[in-house]
Amino acid sequence: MLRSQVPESQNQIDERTQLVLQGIIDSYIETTEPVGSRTLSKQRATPISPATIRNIMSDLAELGFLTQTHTSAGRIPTGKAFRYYVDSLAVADSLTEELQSSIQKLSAKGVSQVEELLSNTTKILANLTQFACLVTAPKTAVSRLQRIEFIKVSTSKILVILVSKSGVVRNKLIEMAEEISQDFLNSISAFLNEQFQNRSFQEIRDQILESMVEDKERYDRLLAQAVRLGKKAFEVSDPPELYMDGHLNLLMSKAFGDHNDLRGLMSTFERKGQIMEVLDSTMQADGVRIYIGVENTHEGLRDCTLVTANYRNENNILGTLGVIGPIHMDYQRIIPVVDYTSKILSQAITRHSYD
Amino acid sequence: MLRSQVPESQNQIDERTQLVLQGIIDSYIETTEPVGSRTLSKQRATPISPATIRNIMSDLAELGFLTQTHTSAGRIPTGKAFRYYVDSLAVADSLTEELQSSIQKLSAKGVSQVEELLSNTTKILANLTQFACLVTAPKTAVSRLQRIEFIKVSTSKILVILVSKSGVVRNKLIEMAEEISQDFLNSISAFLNEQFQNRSFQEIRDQILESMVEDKERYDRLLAQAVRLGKKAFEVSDPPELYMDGHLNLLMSKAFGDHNDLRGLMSTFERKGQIMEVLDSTMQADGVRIYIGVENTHEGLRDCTLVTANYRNENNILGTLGVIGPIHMDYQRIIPVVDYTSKILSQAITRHSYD
DNA sequence: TACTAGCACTTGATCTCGTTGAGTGCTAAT
DNA sequence: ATTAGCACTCAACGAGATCAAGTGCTAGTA
Repeated sequence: MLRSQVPESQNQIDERTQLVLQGIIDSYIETTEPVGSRTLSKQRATPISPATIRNIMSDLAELGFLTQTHTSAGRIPTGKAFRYYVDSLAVADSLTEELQSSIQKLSAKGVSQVEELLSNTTKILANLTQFACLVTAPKTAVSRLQRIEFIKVSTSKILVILVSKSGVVRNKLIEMAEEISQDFLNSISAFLNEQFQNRSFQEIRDQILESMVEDKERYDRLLAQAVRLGKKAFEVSDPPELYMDGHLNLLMSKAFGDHNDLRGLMSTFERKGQIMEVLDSTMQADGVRIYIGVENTHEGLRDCTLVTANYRNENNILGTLGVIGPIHMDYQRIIPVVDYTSKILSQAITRHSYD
Repeated sequence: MLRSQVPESQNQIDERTQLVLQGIIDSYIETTEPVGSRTLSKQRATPISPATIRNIMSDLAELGFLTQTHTSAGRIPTGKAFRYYVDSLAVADSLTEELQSSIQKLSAKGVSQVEELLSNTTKILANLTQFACLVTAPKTAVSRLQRIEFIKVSTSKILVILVSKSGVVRNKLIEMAEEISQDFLNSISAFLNEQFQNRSFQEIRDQILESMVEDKERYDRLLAQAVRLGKKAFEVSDPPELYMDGHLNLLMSKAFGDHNDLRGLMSTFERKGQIMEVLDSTMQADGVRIYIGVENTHEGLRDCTLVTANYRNENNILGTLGVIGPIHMDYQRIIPVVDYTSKILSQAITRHSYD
């Protein structure tokens, strides 16, 4: 699931150097402090004298894996170092049973609505990771129609109910110039249901437009209205549906030392649209994806790591979930957690869908 | 709308003393710094010598209106002082036109769903005040039924759509042991609509229970199922619906100096249920209510001021909105903003309701 | 040749200790 | 009753002095 080959191509790094780098990163993840040669020398995994370690460190610094805040301070791994670390990581897929059962709680009994499922997922994931956690609602474009229904709520206002196969219910108020009786609305919905059930919303959108052009000749009143209503109902005005939790965790943790760094990050969180874009852009890929620091295309995330994975039903990728945390997060722990959560959510949502 | 009489009973405060107190509070609101006698003496509103001011300050301190962080620092108004200040405030109801039109934007054209209206309200209010802002969704118990509809989404699952007069749409998935045909569901919803339209949800809940007992003799199949379904549909499992925005403003502003103070506050925000309780408990009262520091019943708000007001349609109080900010907020500004917002929201929601 | 021990050097962090300035309380004068 | 004056308090600030952790370099050793 995760690339595990070490790219030995450009950076010739021998085994011991690698060990030192690993040691530095491990220590830094644990303490968030610059790590010095002496400290590392005491570590069991690296029984090498401080002087030698210093030489190695100097090499690593030259290769761009390490920096230091000032000349007489310890070394800090760079984003490049973390990228190397993650790539060469032999992922321990083993989660403790405790973690597993925590994650499974997201579909505890009594949870019947998809919305609740997603909201539970963010809460649990935010809690386990202590980072900010995001889950996108299933993309409507690819969801397939289970039922459409119209309810007349006042003379000119009609409530549209869209139920997708994946269990997402969406309602939307539309306004019509002339009055339409509930009976007629029922005929229309019956027609649309028959016509479009099991088709993806995207298909439906396209086809409604088509039929408007094609079927001009056999234009009866029902069809005409059905097309007009349907068009309004399926119009792309989906709000960016995003479940989010735990962004306060980031503020609380001292992982982000300077609170000014966070100002930008937090205002990013307030623009849900931007976050959606970022998550959507990762959705083509498979498995767990990791974007470290500058690898993030979005400005506001340059000081963070984003870890994402998709969730899906049998047929389609439905959406994405992810966590945002500091660059020096505990990848060994976070990656399997995100991976497992995406799988459990996939299972749960498949079970809840109306197929 | 706001108590304006000065309680001269227990604390005998002459006019000049009052002036000094006013000056201290005004200055403190502006600068958030302890204010000294010298500074105040320079102020145009209080052309009194520092020494005299010191004496007055000493009196005020004894009465519990002022404290100081250390012996040689300036004075800081206490919660009691702010309470006095607010009570004797001649409220300037005048809002700048700019503010007024900002607030009116909450019901900009294109906003047709109540949910959007409420969400806009929190955003605008949070933006204008730069504090945390809360709006509760209309209480379902008092809302009156506009339409109920059942949609069969799979063999055992039925989607219930509840539309209230105030424009709130709620959907809920219920599971039935035996299968019910859509036709039969339609008969049931027709029956329930006829029976219960315009009645409050609370009434409906009560009456459904009643009818179960009363009408045992003329128990036909329709009625039996209608009662069972209706019961499930109206069951009190409303999630605490709360719109919230701008809690990050509090973190950013230096109004709350110590970030540790905020830890408690932020975790309060994460427990939406608690916030709901607080807001609901203020709902009986009328007009703008202000809870300063220790006046808050809820632990987590002891270092804040809560300013709330209701919104309503012609018939009922529907819900509450409010802002949470530092004790030393600019009341002269905040109070009218909250007041006006509640009125505009009331208007907007009345206009959107289906009466 | 590869590693290590030792040493001089760098530098942020911490502590101490005056100095400063805004503020108070009290007393005496108006 | 108000104010001017004065002694006193105390956080904040800055300048050194000291410390500790770390580096780079050189020379010695297996």
